[in-house]
Amino acid sequence: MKGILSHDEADKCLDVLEETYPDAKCELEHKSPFELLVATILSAQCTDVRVNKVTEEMFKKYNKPEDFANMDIKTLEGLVKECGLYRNKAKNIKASSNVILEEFNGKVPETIKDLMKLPGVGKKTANVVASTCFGVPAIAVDTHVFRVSNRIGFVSENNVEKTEKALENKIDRDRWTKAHHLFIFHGRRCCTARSPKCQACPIKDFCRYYEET
DNA sequence: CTCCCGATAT
DNA sequence: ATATCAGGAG
Repeated sequence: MKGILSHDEADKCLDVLEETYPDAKCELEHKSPFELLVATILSAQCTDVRVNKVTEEMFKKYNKPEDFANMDIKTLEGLVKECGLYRNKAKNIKASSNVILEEFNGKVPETIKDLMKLPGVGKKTANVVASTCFGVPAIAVDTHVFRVSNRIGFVSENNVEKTEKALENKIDRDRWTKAHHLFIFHGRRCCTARSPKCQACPIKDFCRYYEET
């Protein structure tokens, strides 16, 4: 039975994940910070495949804050409906577009603090945009990062806030953003929520959950 | 804590 | 049938 990984073991575990997923990166398709912001808002409780399918069509016509700020809300709801939670998401995309135009001179803010001033943007979405678009070191704890990091034993926390802090202490700052993408890739391809592929897992030697199964 | 929520995998 | 999917607000 393994316990919580030490800083050193965590580092070696990330090395293995990096070899396993050399192309780990943001999988939400986007051509600008604003497009990534919209895609990330849409990604709540929805697969990235579905989000990409919706945004590919939508961004052909609408891809700037000006396009969404005054859009008819029913029209926007129709565009994003397939992503689920569509009334909240449409309202937040429109409202955030207005705040960007009125408070941030039409440009997506670059700090986590400012990003969180946008309606519908919490810590996780702010971390994704800041780290992916603006090079701010951050570990966005989404459902995959939470499940994988706690299941393996990188950390042992019962909510996303504590998990983010614990991961920041466990991982060197210059690996934060990469680690975030590695956890997501591993969570999607191997360490899935239901019936994880433990026998084929490249980091089972590090994993306390594997010892239990 | 509950609510928002359609689409897919199991 | 139901768990899950790159969460956030009230």
